Amino acid sequence: MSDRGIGQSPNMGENLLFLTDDQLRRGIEAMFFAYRGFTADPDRILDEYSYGRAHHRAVHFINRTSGTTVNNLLNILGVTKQSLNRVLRALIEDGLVESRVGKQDRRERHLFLTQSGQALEKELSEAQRTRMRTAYREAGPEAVAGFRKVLEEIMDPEMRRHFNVERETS
Amino acid sequence: MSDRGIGQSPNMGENLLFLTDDQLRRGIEAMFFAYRGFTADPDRILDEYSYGRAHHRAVHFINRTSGTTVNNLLNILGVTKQSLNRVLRALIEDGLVESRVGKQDRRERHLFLTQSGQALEKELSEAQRTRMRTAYREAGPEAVAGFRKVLEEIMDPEMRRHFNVERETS
DNA sequence: TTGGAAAGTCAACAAGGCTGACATAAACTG
DNA sequence: CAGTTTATGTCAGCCTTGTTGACTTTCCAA
Repeated sequence: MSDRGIGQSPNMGENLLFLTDDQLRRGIEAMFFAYRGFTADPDRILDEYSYGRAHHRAVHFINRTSGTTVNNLLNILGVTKQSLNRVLRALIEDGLVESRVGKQDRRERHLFLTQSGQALEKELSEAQRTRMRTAYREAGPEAVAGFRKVLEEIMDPEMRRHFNVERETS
Repeated sequence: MSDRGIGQSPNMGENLLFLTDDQLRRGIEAMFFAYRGFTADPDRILDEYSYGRAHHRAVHFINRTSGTTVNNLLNILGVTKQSLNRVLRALIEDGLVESRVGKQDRRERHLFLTQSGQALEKELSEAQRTRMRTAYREAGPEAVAGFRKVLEEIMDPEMRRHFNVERETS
């Protein structure tokens, strides 16, 4: 069907067979199907609490970067403040997230998980980690290294920055 | 913070360091950030046509499995028929998809991309493949093998079935 | 001929994106 | 100090894409 774009020779110096359109299509579909599995377990839990994926993401990153500001979270999540605010308001009202006025800059709000917030985070991340752990174990350490390497290459450079940020506990 | 759940010994017989909670968290975030990059290029193109990701998915799988029935597509995509139908109706009205009554079973509709449908599919998949190709090339064939292996393990078993179905051109 | 499967449709609803406009408080700057 | 900028929050309205439930038409198969 479509041309390969890397020449026709059936066996070039380097073996580039892993770059054929069909291999790429397989990778694309793998991402699609795997992402569904990746979110399936947390989704089931979130349903019980009448929360959605957006809440999960907020809770995850507030846990990872405790004390983060709203603006920082906005950059990580890549949504509008109105969208994030809707989620954050629910989490704060429900007592899962605490918002503290900044000490140096009193315009900023720093976000923390409360005890119940931490409990939910643990429930969600345990479920997700369990699936990942099984997958990692089945695939083995070398596959995992490749997995992470390719995913990092797929990211937008700006996201790669967030990905590689040290876990702050400011 | 959270316990490892696999013991404390800093170096066990097998090296299981790749299964620590922190490594798993890194994998989880890699999936999150990478999926954003993965969809970013097609999303930009879809915007121009006033379509969304749902249309992309339909077009992709109709292209992959030309002549597929609605029911089969429903199983692959994992959405309700009402949800799929909305998308399919738009694509058919816009002349990107053709729906033909089945020959053996006249209740079934078989779905095909028209010429314009194929053109859109190519535009979308070229953009997505370009990113994947770059990522693959940077990461190298071994990393790619690991990438695919882990993704396949993350999938639900039923999705893995769809993933491994041969490309039919019925 | 009758039951059930495949498909399509209508209606209503929810989550979670978005834009635009506006408000407030606090920091910064000339 | 006055004016501007930044961080946050909020209201209103819109869109896409998912959901459930009810109902119809067509048609295969027992």
